[in-house]
Amino acid sequence: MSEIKRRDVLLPTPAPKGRGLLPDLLGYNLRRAQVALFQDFAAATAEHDVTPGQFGVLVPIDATPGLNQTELGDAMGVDRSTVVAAIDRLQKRNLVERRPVPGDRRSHALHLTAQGQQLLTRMVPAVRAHETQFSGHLTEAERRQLIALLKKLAG
Amino acid sequence: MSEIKRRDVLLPTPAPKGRGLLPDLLGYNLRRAQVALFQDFAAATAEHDVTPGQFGVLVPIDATPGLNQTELGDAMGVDRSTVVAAIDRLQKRNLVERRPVPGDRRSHALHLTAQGQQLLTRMVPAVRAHETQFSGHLTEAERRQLIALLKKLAG
DNA sequence: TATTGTTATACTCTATAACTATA
DNA sequence: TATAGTTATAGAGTATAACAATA
Repeated sequence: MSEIKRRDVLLPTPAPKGRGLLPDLLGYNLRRAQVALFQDFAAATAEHDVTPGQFGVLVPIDATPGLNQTELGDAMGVDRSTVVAAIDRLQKRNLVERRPVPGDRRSHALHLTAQGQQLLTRMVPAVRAHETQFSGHLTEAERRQLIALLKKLAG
Repeated sequence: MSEIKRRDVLLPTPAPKGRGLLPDLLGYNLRRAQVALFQDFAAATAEHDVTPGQFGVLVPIDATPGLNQTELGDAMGVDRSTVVAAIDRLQKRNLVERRPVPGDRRSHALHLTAQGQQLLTRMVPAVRAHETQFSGHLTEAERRQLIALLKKLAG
């Protein structure tokens, strides 16, 4: 009876009432692509027990060790209060640590712990494999161009 | 003192330890673009009191009236149980209704209410304006190509 | 047996507002 | 006054597992 799979069917019939253009919106397609990718990512990295969102926190800390929570929030586009909870979770798992900043006792310098660095290192092969597998419908040139366009849009 | 804005700075310093390629991953850039777009969308449509996620539920119901909850979940890439809560919220606000399906008493046919249709109609101008504004750094050709690549990726 | 919807449960992600400590 | 972090609070979004009704 032809099972319907997620990636097969989205909007089976033409839209009525002249609103058929909405599914061609950037945000709509961006969101759908991101949801699909996150699910595949989560499945591909399940053994490491890190959500895509948590991975998205570890990466900028690894790339810019010592940044503070406000800077991390700015880099991620989320509020300072959101960062607190995210770092709490990662600190509880001993992946990230808050270090005092010599010149400013209000601020915390964020660093990956040795364990956090090891985790990221261990995850890299799975992450790369996922990247290759998930972008399987794109040529390498298309994949690069997609990333370039996304950067132009958001960064 | 040069305030740092979200769209200005992401990864201020080159990544150490040979992991600098991670920020070039598809998922990382997809997520960042989507977060930025959703926030701008939310701000641009704040008066309508609909989250980007809720908008993303209303659109496929409008495009495919009468679909059931399992089909909606498949279309959105989320679990059936997630759909229940999402529809509950929209039904409570009288934007969506569950109708009985003649041939199958297990199933609910989803439809926008008159109020839901009016809301969507009223939102369209703001949504289009947001689309134009947000993709301001892209040419129209680039915007179209980005959407084409996203469709190729996710559905 | 299989499918549709639901509930119970738990966790992540998010923001606003008010607060403390520090600058 | 302004900034960094925190807490309290609230809500959205998500999944898994178990269940009832129906097919």
